[in-house]
Amino acid sequence: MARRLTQRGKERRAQLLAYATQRFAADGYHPTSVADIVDGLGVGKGVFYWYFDSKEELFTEILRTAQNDMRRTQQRRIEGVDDPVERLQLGIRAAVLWMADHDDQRRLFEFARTEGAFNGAMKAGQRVLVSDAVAHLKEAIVAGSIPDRDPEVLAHAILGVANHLTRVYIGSRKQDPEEVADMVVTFCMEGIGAGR
Amino acid sequence: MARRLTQRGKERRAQLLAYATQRFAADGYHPTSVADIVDGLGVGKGVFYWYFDSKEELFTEILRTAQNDMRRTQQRRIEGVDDPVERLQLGIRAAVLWMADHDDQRRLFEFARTEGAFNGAMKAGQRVLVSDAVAHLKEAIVAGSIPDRDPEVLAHAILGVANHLTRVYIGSRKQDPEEVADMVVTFCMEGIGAGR
DNA sequence: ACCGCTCTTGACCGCCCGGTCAAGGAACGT
DNA sequence: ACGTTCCTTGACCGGGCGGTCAAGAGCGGT
Repeated sequence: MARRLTQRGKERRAQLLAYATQRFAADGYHPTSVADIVDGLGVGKGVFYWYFDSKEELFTEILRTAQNDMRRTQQRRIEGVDDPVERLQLGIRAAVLWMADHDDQRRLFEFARTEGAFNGAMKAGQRVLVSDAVAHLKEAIVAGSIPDRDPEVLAHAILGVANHLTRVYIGSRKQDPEEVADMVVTFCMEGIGAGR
Repeated sequence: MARRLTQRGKERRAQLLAYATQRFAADGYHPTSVADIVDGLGVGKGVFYWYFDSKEELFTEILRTAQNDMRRTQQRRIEGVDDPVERLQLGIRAAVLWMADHDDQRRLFEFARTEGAFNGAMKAGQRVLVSDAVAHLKEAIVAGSIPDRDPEVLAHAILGVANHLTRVYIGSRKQDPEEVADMVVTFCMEGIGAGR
């Protein structure tokens, strides 16, 4: 869209993003209409189309922002740590904790993976996560901390465990995120053969 | 619906189920209209509503059938095997292989989890899978084959690995299902602490 | 030949969807 | 005070949606 926005404008835009995220997560992307969003906010329809070209653009914007935020959080948590296995653990914990704090976005990711129009962006985002993890795994293999297995497979397996356990134990039951992170780390460390 | 169907009727119904499954998997549930389905089959719209009450009912029927089919396949592959760890491995392999053979259904499962209207049925189906796995895990723990950890967590972790690796390596890349099953089993056996 | 049930047609219905736009209000620099 | 740009309104549009139904075709039993 690329419009020049005043402070007020930026706030409106953020408000639309936040409310739409919530509604999409609660009711689904397709079942939530643009009218639902603007009515829920008590504004006219034109407001929506002042800030976004389309419903689809809004959604991809939500996804983009969330992906960046998660990655940044993860990177920040890892920086300065030398041991690759420790970096892996911290990265896993950071991801689980981020998802716990952003359950709406987590659900949106799940949906986005199922729809052709958004799947591409999701795959790209995932590729980044995987390649981060792969780097740590390769280092750990070279250092002899873990057995030599295909690091990409291991990375994907870790992602599967993290996503699934988070969905079940945080998304559905309201279990303590730290404990869930422990579960994920424990299983994955064994899975990659880091158990000594 | 519960209608008395002739042989011809049963075939039509099956045809609708099969074609709708394909279209839903390819384009998504919401983007695929009832008109798309009947037009693609070259029949009138009334045909659809002769066999199903609604689009939603058709979809839940697809899910129901697929869940049952998967579970049966898994159970058949396991029966008669005594060792719980072996049963677990066979169950995992059967699940991965079934998903490889039913990629459309697998995708529909993923979508169904993201939409409130279908999430209930998905949770129920998953609970069955988990409780099967939990039974084997408990047995293995009692027998001392694996360390004593929360079997439900382990079961969910296994499910996460199986679903995710299947999606990536079979759904996207068209890798050999047997090899993917190996990956899943290897990671999960380590993850639960078997094989030492 | 006829009946009765199963199955099919496709025009039609009301609704709501995403998106547009002319008009006007609010904020601000000058 | 004025002009300009930013923002908001909400009626409106064309079209597609899920779903209905009167009419009739196909077909097996008698």
